[in-house]
Amino acid sequence: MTTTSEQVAPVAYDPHRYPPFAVTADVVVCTIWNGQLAVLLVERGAEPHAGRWALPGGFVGVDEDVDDAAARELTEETGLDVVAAGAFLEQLRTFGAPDRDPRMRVVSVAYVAVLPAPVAVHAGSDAAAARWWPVADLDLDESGDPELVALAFDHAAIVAAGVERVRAKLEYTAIATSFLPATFTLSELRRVYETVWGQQLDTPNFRRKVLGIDGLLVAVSGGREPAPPTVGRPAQLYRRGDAHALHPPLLRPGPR
Amino acid sequence: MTTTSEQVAPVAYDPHRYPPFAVTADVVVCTIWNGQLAVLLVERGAEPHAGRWALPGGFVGVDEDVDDAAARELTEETGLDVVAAGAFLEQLRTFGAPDRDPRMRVVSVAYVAVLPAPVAVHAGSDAAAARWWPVADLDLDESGDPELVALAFDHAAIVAAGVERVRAKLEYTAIATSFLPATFTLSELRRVYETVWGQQLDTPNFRRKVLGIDGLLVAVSGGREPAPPTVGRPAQLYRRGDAHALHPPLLRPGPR
DNA sequence: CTAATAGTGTCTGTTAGACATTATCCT
DNA sequence: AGGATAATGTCTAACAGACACTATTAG
Repeated sequence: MTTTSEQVAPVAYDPHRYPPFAVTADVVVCTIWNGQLAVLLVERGAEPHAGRWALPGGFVGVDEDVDDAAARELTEETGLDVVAAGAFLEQLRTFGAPDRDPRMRVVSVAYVAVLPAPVAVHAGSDAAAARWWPVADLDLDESGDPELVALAFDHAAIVAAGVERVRAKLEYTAIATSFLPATFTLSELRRVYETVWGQQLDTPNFRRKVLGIDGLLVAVSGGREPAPPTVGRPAQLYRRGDAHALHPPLLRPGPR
Repeated sequence: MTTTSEQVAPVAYDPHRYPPFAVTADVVVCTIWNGQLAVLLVERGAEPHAGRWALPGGFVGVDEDVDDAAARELTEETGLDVVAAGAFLEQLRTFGAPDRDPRMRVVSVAYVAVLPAPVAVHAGSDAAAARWWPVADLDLDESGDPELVALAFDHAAIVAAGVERVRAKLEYTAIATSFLPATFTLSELRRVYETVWGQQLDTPNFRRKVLGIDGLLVAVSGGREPAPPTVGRPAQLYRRGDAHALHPPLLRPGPR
């Protein structure tokens, strides 16, 4: 009984004669927090879903590019200049079920971001609080497990899709370096892979593979400022190279 | 005009107080046509961009899931039941630049589809014509080459993204079988890869790899109905197996 | 010295590309 | 037979995982 199957454009293009859609940009912001893969969530202060945790995001402005809206929301929530911080931000997928927001028809364009460190966060205008949540503590498959945190709207599915995207992108892009500061050691890089993938990697083999990827890493001379308290042989520092795509890819150890 | 009054929108959530967005679902429909990778385009009958070729698509209904809208548009344009035909259809990306349509603010959720054969197509309500275009004949990077066909709106970028998605997905999913009928030979499957990737593959090695992928292909007994005119040794027929993801992946020959 | 972390070397089974060879149909 | 296409077999270099070993620091 959908009467809208043939949406013929009228003669005049009065915008208000079209189905009233709202478009939001919501961002799955990832970082490594307390040694765990974590995402930034805000606690909703108003109905619906008041008190539940939701993705940071908001409405896209009338004359605003959707991509720009995502960058703006990320900046508002973290106070971080996305470009300057070398953060990763890309579109994930659009969620457009008609009943995903009980108030009105809202289409959500979801994004994934990766930040180099768990920056200080502050709640936005309509949020009661904001904090990092380890993804392991979230009820992403909506099992209803009371040990896990339930998310608002369909945000569990969005977070799940974002996390899977990041896991996959570690294999064939340089996204892992976005979890780290400008310079880092190979151990730190390996720990990013291990944390996000949730499995141990062989140190020497990781080293051989990652250094064999053309243009991924550049060794930098000198130590870190300030020199961190260290035990054992001091590590070589690297910064990311020009490569965005990884040739060859660094594949997850499979079930052989 | 349609209203959402039964949605009991509170005063604060009057849809018309929000920026008026229109949302469309546009589909990059791929097939192999005359031995070339081709996409379905419709000729625009009205301004703007009258006479130019554009992606099939249309407005999403007020109570319609965006994914459903894409499937509906695909069916309207091809007369094909997406599910029954075993066609592939998935979301590509959302294009949301504020000036991409001069009439009003339109956010386009783009999809990619793969059809098993170049089915007969017919123009929709607001299209002058519809036909398959080899992607090689389209000006996807907007070079302005007069030998190539220029596309309407930002549809060149959408087609380019869709084609690249299909090329990438051949590597790690069973999407290649969506270009073929229910049963097919290994040569036909190899020709899909060669056509989409635009490079020759070694026959024996392709065979070894593709048969080594767990659950991708199932040999079927008997010949084809009706038996096609054939020269040379008759080929074994296969149908697609249960596998959607390819383990191990079938990677494009790289520049070594 | 020992503990701890960083980095190197080596062995082995698997795999990818190249290509020669055999099989089975048609005319 | 001869042409055409399908299917199999083989060789080799590169690569992956496993893991033993060396290097450099702190205390």
